[in-house]
Amino acid sequence: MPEGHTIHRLAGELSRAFGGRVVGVSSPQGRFAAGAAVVSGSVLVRAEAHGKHLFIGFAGRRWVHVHLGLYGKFDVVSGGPPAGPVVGQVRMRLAADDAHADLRGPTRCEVVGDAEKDAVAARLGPDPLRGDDPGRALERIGRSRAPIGVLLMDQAVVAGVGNVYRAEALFRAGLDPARPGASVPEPVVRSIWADLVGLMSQGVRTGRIDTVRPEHEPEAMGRPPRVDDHGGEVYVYRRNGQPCLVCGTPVAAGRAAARNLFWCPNCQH
DNA sequence: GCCATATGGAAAG
DNA sequence: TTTCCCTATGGCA
Repeated sequence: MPEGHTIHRLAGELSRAFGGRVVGVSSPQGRFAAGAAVVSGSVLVRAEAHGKHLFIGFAGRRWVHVHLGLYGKFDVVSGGPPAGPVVGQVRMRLAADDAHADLRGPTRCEVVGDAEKDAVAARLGPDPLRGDDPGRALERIGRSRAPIGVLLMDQAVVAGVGNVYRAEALFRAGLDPARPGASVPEPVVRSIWADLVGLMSQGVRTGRIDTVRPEHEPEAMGRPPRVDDHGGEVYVYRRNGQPCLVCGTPVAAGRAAARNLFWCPNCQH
């Protein structure tokens, strides 16, 4: 599901599966029919990710701009498209001889040109997964009274961080999400950036979010392994009420900027 | 069947 | 700050 690592991973999958090939583009659901017709039958050059935005580049300098939103999915499957009825609401289907990909529930799926693509990228902050310099993010955070937990999720500050990485990076840094950005020493913000680069890069490789250090794995702590319904091992995300993996204090939950927020009130200050 | 929920973001008020 | 959009899923009548 869609934080920046998912989108960067998708860009790689799409580039490998379809890059350099003529691709059929359709909209079984119909809502992207006009856009699909524009690019269908042209060569898919490559796909790029900027934060949580995916751009699928076709010959002729046209891009399909996709944003998965909260529950969009984009499944890339080897083998041509299956015969028979399409299952569910497929906004866009990419099809080649040996691969197909189905997009469902995106918040955005549109054909754009270079200028619109550049405009989207320009309003994003540096992206830990693009090797960007964090300078602009450090400045924004360093002079902001907004909570660090809100700033990390602001795509204009840091691109690609979502609710899971936000919660986990702050836990790993021992920082209370409510701390004003300006109160966090710059070296600490730098270390959070470096941590995000490592965590999110691993997420691209594995396709899941794992943030628990080996010494805190349940097995290492003498507890039974934990079954996690979103597929990764995390310290605090959606573990409210359960004991902190480090100190045992119940994990707290709240809302910040209309999103769920989780933290350990004992470990994070 | 109905309702709540979800790793997001933009628009409306 | 609230509302709305996009889709699938699991819990509960």
